[in-house]
Amino acid sequence: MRSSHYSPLPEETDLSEFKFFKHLNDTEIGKLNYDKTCQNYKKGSVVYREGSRLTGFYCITKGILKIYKTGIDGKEQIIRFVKAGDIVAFRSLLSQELACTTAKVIDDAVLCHIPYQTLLFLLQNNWKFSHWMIQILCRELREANDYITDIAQKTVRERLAEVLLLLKDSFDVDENNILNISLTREELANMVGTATESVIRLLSEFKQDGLIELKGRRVKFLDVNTLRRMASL
Amino acid sequence: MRSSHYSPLPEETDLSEFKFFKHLNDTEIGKLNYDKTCQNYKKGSVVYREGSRLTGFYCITKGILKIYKTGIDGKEQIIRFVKAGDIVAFRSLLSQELACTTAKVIDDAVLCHIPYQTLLFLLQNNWKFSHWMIQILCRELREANDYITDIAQKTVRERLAEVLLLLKDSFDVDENNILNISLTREELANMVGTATESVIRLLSEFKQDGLIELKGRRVKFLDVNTLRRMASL
DNA sequence: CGAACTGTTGAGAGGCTTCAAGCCTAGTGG
DNA sequence: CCACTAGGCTTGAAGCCTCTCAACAGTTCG
Repeated sequence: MRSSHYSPLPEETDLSEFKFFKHLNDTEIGKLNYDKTCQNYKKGSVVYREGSRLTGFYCITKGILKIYKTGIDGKEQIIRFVKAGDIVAFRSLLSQELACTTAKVIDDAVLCHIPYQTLLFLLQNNWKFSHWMIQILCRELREANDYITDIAQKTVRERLAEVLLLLKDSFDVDENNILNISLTREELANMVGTATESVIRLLSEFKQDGLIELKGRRVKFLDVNTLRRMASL
Repeated sequence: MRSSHYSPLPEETDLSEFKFFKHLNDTEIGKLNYDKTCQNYKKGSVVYREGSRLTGFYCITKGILKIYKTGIDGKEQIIRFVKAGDIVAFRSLLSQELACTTAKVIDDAVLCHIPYQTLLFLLQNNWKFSHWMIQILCRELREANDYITDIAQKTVRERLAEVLLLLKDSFDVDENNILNISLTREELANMVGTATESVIRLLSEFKQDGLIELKGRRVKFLDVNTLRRMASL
């Protein structure tokens, strides 16, 4: 179940709209398109695994992946979810370390692989691009620091509320206020850093308190303000 | 108590040994020295505060600082301790955000301030240097991700053991195996993300188990291997 | 239809926090 | 030089939050 046998459609592999590449000129975008290799990935397939050597980074043009680390006795800690328009694997690539996370597809995806050398060439020859890269890294580092403070000081209840709001920001809601990403209770737990049962109990508390509505994996937001207060944001 | 009135001695402000600057040539090091402003800071003084606008970054040539965020109801979460040879504040500076941490001196220090423009100039004109910068950021990002997994999945006991080992790595021990940094119980707690009383209880457990010896704030390592096992490393 | 996975609920245990009280130590001022 | 004070350190008790284990219902998919 590594990937489908059919190549993605050309319109599914357009990189020019990626914010990440906003400082590249047409020639550079051309080089990118020439060097890229795009592929379909079915739900459940692993794009790269913790400890593996990376040959390039990936641009997501369709679908959703989860990025996680494997902790004590195999329990996975989800670092983040990524979607179309996001970039993955550049961190380990640029520090020339082995991948420290695993990327698994949770919604059928199309990914474009860009070789390390291409990235290095662009960074070296386009100051605006490398400056942008630096800024992105710095911002991610702040987010990581924020998250450390959160997870160290907040209760599980606060963290769950926060994760729900975070997902709302990243994946948005549809016209009925229903979250546009469908996660198992276990995945939520692995993001919050708690037990599945705790997530279940807290979600039904949130429901009883009229903060959310639940239909299977669908989460509908009813009272975002109280949720925000509950997350101590 | 912002700083002493005396200027630091010239030999206390040498930047050429900083690993961070290893890719700069003599001219560039010269520019650095020309642009820098060095100052003594007494224990307890704050170098920059969360939410403030930064005008440059700091090179620590002497002393120790703690870098922390202020979380729920004022509880501080220590992100890391830094010492001579380390650089601080470049993260917020480069992403052009307000400082997201506070830096407080816990051992009399000498710091050199380098203006933002100088950093930007060096990054823009020296690809090796900006590549090195990118690699440093990527490595820190991995460390932050590792720490998130730790803190989310480990017990307080495991985290305390890990923090002790981490301090041992960063600050080393003297000839008697005594840790070269002196922290209050509260500071340890703020690093682990727990209550002061919990740290006290666990430290005396470690002592009873023959892992460490305690004399006030001095921590002596007796059995690093068991400590490592205890930290699940 | 059955197997495997996901979700739910209950009970019990234990880790950690909080509050409260007292001790110790270093530094200050008379 | 000593008493005093403030801040750090320690210990105990109580209680809550969260985890774990276990049993079972519901769902999905071959």
